[in-house]
Amino acid sequence: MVRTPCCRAELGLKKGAWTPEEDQKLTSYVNRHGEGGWRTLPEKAGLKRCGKSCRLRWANYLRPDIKRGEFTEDEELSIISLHALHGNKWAAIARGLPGRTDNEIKNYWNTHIKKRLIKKGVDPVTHKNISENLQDILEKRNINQTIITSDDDLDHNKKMEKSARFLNRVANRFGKRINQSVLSEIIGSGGPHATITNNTTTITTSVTVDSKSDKSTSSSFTPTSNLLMTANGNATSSPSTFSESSINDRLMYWDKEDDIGFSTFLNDEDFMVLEESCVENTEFMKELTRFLGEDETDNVEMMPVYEHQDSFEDIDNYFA
DNA sequence: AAACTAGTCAACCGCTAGTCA
DNA sequence: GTGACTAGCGGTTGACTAGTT
Repeated sequence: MVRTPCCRAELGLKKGAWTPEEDQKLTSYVNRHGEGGWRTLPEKAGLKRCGKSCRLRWANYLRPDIKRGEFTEDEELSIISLHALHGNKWAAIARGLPGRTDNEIKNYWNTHIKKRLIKKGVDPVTHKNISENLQDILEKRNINQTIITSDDDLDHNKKMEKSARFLNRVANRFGKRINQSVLSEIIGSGGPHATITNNTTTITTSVTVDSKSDKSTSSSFTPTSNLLMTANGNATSSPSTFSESSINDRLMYWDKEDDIGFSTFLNDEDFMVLEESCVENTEFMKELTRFLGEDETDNVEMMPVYEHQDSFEDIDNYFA
């Protein structure tokens, strides 16, 4: 079926902000003839707009029952609870708030409520506490680790190494926007907090962040943990800085004795702090979360991390 | 004072579902 | 069953504004 375009520029239809004159024409027409018939309305009302634009203008701005101004606390609470129920079904949410439009609620959600929820540690998608979400993932991961048989270990280690290598690159690529003072706190306050129980070897972790282009307040930071390793795998004499890394650095979060990935380097609490500090770095956080959850999880359609190469080009393609 | 950045929100776009001939 | 059309929805864009450098 060929759809006729709604707004045809070649017909000289106007786009953009509405003028008071246009508003007046639309309002008086709808008041006289009622809503509906949007396709033919513009011509009848003497407007050089497409019907869709007229409907939207009426529904979101000119309708007499529209309530304008700040959202009240009650309205905000209603939006949150309705969002928990309906998700991003803005029209459904709007039906629960007389006088408010779906567009207005959607904008208010994206610019105010979402940020506030994240600040409070609540996931705006699931409405769960972020720590609960993480706990679910970590628990799943721990269960998965316990069911790995010794026959699988070699293969698993290879995958983990590739995963860690990939994540290292990802972290170098995207992690530079992490608030590094927070990361420094985590690393410096006692190093890794491994939760893996299938191996008793001491955990050591290499951490490097390229901070050359970091715009945060700290351009480099000093870890205090003596568990850190240099790029060649030797333990450093702390303190050392994280500002010297390059794309040729070895793994960022990998321990070659215990195939520890990025996630096991942080305990839940620290992970939350890290997550809070870089909530706007969604791609990086998504990748982290994916890495935590996907290894042996069923129903994951995306290509596993360990199947990716570790060049920047491949990483960019992966995120494209 | 000018340039830049970030936040806000009205309007647009692409798509789907429903209706009717 | 098919095609044309309308209404409505959710995601995205871009103009505008306020704040910051």
